[in-house]
Amino acid sequence: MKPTKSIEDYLKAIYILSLKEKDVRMKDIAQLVSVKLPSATEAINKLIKNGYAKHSPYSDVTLTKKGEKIGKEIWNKHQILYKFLKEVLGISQDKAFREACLIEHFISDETREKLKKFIEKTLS
Amino acid sequence: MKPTKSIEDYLKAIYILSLKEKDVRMKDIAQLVSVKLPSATEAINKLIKNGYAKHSPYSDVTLTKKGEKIGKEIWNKHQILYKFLKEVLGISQDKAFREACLIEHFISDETREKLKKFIEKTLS
DNA sequence: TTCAAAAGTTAGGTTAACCTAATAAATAGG
DNA sequence: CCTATTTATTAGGTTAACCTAACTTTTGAA
Repeated sequence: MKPTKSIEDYLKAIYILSLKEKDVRMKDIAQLVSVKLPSATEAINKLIKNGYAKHSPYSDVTLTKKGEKIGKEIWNKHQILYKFLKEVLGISQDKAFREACLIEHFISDETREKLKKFIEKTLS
Repeated sequence: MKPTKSIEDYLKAIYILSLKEKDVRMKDIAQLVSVKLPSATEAINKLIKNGYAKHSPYSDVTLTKKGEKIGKEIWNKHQILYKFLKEVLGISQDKAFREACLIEHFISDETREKLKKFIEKTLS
């Protein structure tokens, strides 16, 4: 039942877009995930089938509670990893961002929490 | 031309096995990578096609220079991540190992080096 | 208000990585 | 030295995630 890395990427993208824009469109999701539109359509249909999102054809996409929870979690892990890579290790913004995007799918909640506390302690 | 995560897993496995055993056998590779034998056969053929390994049917597997370099690199990244997770963050042995196995494919050489130096500094 | 451009979907195809079942080769114990 | 077991390969199939090309719906500018 655990969502795939790809599904997590879509949920994160939709979550981020929904923070900034009134309507989240297919086009924007595809762009943010770096895929073509048909791939986004297919992926969103999978999200819907699994109860992560709602969407009717040619309309905007919204997350369910369940979908939002995961999207938010991944984005949160991303931000913590980004901060660690950039501020603790001194990796450049761009590279830190890109690596955080890859690693975010693989750290446990425990690691996220411990890393968060560790960063706070280290940077104070 | 960058090897896939899966290819890296096989190269790492063969590298580790070659440190301990005279002959590296398909059976052992499959077991360490957690796949069935036919999957290992298929994967090793891909390694050969890409110049990472040598192998004749029903015989042992050896890495080329190129293959060994990558296997060793991944194992090195793994060990550094493992140490960070376990000794700096305080994650349990098992969990630290499992997470290191996932993350090892995604950190750059720069991050590996900076993380290594950071661990040394922190644990001293 | 219409119609061209933009956005979205559908159809059909590719690739990587895995699997099971069947087969072949190698090896080891009686 | 032969045959049962173990090891390895081949054949054929599945799934997830992507793609292009073709089609449909929506939108916005003249």
